[in-house]
Amino acid sequence: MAKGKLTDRQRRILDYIQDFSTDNGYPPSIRQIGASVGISSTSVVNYNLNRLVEEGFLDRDKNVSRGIRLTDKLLRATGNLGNVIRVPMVGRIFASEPVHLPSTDSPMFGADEAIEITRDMLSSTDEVFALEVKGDSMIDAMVSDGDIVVMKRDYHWRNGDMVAVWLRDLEETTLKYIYHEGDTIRLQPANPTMDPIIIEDPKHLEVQGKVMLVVRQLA
Amino acid sequence: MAKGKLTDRQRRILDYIQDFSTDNGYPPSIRQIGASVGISSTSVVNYNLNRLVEEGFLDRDKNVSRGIRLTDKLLRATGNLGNVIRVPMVGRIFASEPVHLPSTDSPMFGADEAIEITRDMLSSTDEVFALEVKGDSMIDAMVSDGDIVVMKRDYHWRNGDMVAVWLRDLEETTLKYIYHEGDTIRLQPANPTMDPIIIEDPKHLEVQGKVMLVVRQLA
DNA sequence: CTTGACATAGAACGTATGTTCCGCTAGAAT
DNA sequence: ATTCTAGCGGAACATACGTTCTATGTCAAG
Repeated sequence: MAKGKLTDRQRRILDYIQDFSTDNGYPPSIRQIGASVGISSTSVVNYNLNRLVEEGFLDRDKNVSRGIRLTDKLLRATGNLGNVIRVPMVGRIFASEPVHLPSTDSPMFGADEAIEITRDMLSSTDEVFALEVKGDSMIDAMVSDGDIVVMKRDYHWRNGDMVAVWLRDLEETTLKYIYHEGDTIRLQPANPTMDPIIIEDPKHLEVQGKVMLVVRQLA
Repeated sequence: MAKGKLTDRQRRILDYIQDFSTDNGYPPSIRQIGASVGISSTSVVNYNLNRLVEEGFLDRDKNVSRGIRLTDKLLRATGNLGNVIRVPMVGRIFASEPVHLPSTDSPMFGADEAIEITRDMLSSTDEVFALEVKGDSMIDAMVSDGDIVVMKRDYHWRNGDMVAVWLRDLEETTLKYIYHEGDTIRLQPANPTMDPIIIEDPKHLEVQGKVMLVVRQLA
């Protein structure tokens, strides 16, 4: 019952509700919906609205005029709500220590500090958190003191990703582009004038997260 | 008539409308407002609503249930609207040419391309535009190929601002921290390992804008 | 063919809701 | 004191709106 397909009419209804709401600041009435979609009968509109509720696109309140509300799910899909997401600021990052990862269980949203980012800046919004860069130790990654790096807790990576790695031997954290090359791993600085690090034994490094975004606020 | 002061009741009404709307996705009815604010008579609520319209805090639609809408003015004041601003992407920036500034008269919002930024990332939202960095010529500013710089068209600057300058002699654009030092101007690269440029004659440089934000999308 | 689920249409109904009118009070203006 | 206005309360009214019921047509399953 949950995953039925939407009819064309129902899609038009959703569109209309959304347009009307953003235009007027309140949702349309059943009769207005009918008029716009070309349904003469209020009961048919009512019927379709209830179907949309079952499908999870709408919420309705009984006996309330215009008691209709687009679901978060839908608003997110159309980008009209969750266009802004709050990314928790969970700490700092510097060369001399591994990245302090937020504990998995603790709700990341409990963090009192957070930065707001528009959704289209991030290709993924799961498991993301922000760190403030302290010191100039990341300049070879073209990241300076005070920058904010948004990371995703993700130990899988693909060639060309920029990752935060903890180098066990050197005992330092660094941000590098990472590449698999045969049996070795190449860590490439973002600064093209600098030389890569070649890691013979993957055991010597620990990928702590993928860098999704770097933000530098100047003025 | 425009600038009357709001009574306490009217303020509570505005608060309630806002809270109710965000909670329910649609505005409250007149009777709901009355109940929450402690007004037994619908006509009194109606009266106050009309006063709020006169003051410019509300819009109303006649004979429409819940036909009430908070003004942009109010939404902006409470920070519930414009949290996201669209910054027009007006071009690219590279060393070999001056910054291509958007023409002052043309509405910057006509730009079809734009990036969305949360308001709290920018200290100012006037006259801001975005440029994409092409090439590696800005690495001494810790800015890499593909980065997006958000600038403000502003020829006034203060010590420590990062600005885009066109160096007439060298015929190149560069991003530097700028400082007034007596009669000369010092342009300091963001990369602390690099040396500053000292400009003896201010005529030799042209400040084209202030860098407000640098964004780098990785994944 | 029959059945049943689904979608639609029209009409009637009940009520939630905005509108309007009349009356009252307190305070400022005349 | 009188007048005028802003603000409030109550009640009646008109209607915008959601709900419900009956009827019709379609189409795939039996």
